[in-house]
Amino acid sequence: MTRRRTTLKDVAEAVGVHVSTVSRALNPETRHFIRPEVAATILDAANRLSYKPNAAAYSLRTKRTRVIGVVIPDIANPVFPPIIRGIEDVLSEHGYLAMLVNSEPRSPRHAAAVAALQAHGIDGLVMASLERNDRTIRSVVEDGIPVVTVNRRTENPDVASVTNDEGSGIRLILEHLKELGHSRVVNIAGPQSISTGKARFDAFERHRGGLGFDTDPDLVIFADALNEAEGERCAGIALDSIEGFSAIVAANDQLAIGAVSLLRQRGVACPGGISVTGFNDMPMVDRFDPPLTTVRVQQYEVGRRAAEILLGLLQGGEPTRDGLHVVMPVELIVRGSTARPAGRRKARLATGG
Amino acid sequence: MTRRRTTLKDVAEAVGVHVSTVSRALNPETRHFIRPEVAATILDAANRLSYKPNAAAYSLRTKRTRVIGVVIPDIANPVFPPIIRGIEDVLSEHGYLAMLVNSEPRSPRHAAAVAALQAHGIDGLVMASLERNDRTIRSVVEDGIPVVTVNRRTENPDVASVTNDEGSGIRLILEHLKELGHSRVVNIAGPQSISTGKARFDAFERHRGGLGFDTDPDLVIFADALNEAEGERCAGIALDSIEGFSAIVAANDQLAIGAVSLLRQRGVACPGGISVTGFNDMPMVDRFDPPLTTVRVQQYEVGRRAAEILLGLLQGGEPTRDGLHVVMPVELIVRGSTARPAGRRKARLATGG
DNA sequence: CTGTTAGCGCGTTCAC
DNA sequence: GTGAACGCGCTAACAG
Repeated sequence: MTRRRTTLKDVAEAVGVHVSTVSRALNPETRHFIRPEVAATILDAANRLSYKPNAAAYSLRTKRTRVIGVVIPDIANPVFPPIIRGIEDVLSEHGYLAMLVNSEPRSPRHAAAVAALQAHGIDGLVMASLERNDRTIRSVVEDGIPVVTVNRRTENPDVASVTNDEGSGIRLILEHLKELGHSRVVNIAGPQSISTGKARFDAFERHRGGLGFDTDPDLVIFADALNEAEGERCAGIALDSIEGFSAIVAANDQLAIGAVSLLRQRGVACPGGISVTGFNDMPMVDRFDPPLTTVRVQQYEVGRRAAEILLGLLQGGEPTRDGLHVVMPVELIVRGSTARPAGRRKARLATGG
Repeated sequence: MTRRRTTLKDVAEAVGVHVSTVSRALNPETRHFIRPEVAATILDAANRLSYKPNAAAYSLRTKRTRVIGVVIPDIANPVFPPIIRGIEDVLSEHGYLAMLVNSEPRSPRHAAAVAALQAHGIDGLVMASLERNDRTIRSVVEDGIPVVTVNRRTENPDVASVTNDEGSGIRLILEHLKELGHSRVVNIAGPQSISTGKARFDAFERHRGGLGFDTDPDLVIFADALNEAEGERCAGIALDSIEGFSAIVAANDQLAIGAVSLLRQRGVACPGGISVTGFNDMPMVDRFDPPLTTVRVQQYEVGRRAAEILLGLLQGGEPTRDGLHVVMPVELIVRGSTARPAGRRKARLATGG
């Protein structure tokens, strides 16, 4: 039986007052207009009839849905769940619900997915799925809907963001490799259309010279996507066409895992033969073989901050200026996938070829 | 500028027809009522003004939101993302949106989370987060909202479900261990309040005798949760108090990973000293050290089926009877965490103590 | 085929 | 303090 849900009117009739009186009594903001005893009776009746406000009517009237859209490129990527939890935790504390949608920036469904969110009516949007010059976001911003990007950011400085300190992360990695004695390292860089890909690649370029690494441009290989298959492919190219390197700095953990996997297939030990580093410190990478040396980002906290900024935008209206772009600190996590280079035989040979 | 969104009325005025004509022209179901040329003009104008239907008004009028609630116990658990994708893929094909919420069955927030979904108005619910005698689901069912459970099921046979063939999975595992020569295996069973925990434990009990394994009841240890920490704890208990076993059958992959981890801490080789098996074949377990022998469930497909059943319920209204409970076939995946038992020294000793 | 009318449930004026 | 009236944007009945 699909029983009709009890409405304000039902409660009003039960108590013997007018609908608007019930409305006021139920709203904490306007409750003080109502005589306490009446308010109590109303609250009691509402409870007894298990009254649940009708969100559709509320939205239609107030233009607010209390729903925040969250767009993630790939929920199967272990980096995102902690971020999502962070977002959800903050939102639910404030009576908001998260509407989660998977969709990669380039996919045909992407615009449709965001449009579906807009059509459904969302008060704000958290975007993890975007490219540097994203067009989809524009349509949302133009509708006057507050947007915060997480992990990545747009070139548009007006769009709020919470990102990680990519530059420091790459520097920490390089310093670590330097200390171990490496001098010739390959970079499997991410797609340059994505802010993290570009930021990490830029940092690699910026720091490797200063730290005394070989600055050969051929040491950089660009991945077309941030997944394991691309990691394998790029590592294969490195093995086939680059001489004398002793370490691979991958733009993220998935690329790194792919690289490790390929090394094993080719019979190259890691870290014995070649060291590999990742970025993100995804859950579980500490249990891999070998456990991955990587950069830890504060995933959960990133999610929380993004949600907090969005709530601020929702309330204040005025962007809190310097709070618009938050950059979270990162931390180097040294595990088993990095070690001293083995003898450096190949490196010597390389100078000859 | 928060520009007012264009409404049916705006389009109507632009074209010079009545609102309801526009409404009919825009709805594919009723478009045939309208003269084609007029319909074309309307569609064109709607497009030009970038008209987006107001979901709140639609819902208020039709009592349907085109939103499906999806409740997951832990989005960080890699088992769920593929399921979620399956659900989303099917839903979006049919114009529905998924509203995802994390919440564990026992947590204080659980009832609140489900209530929030109900309050927001959902047309249906997919629940992965539930116990066998779940109370939260009742309230949803009583509201007349169709519910399908995934992975787990309720004791209530009226609630549709899509689950995996737990019994066969455990049997395949035991047969595999038998073939390797094991005869005394420990079961780290999941919480019996959850259907999968009970089904897998029951299957273990049912099959181990028939296959010639020791049927000592002390060989079963019950975990309080399905996570790695519990896996470690239970494996520790096994090592400390059970003599002569050569393998551990864990109720799921996370427990298995925890068990492997503890074995390593205690200096016991896996699979050299003790074999370990999981259940689910989570992403990445093939990259662990050692790669996990486990039972593969069709996560993505499970999600799809659940969504399809829900859509059926939404349309037909009548539960399609035998389609109410779907059990998906499973597959044994043999990897590196299982091997022949080593010598069976301890097993002999055990008979003496 | 198209216009008219009514009302979904709620918040918000404005009166009293 | 409380009631009355209105309208948010849309669809569904009923006319024509």
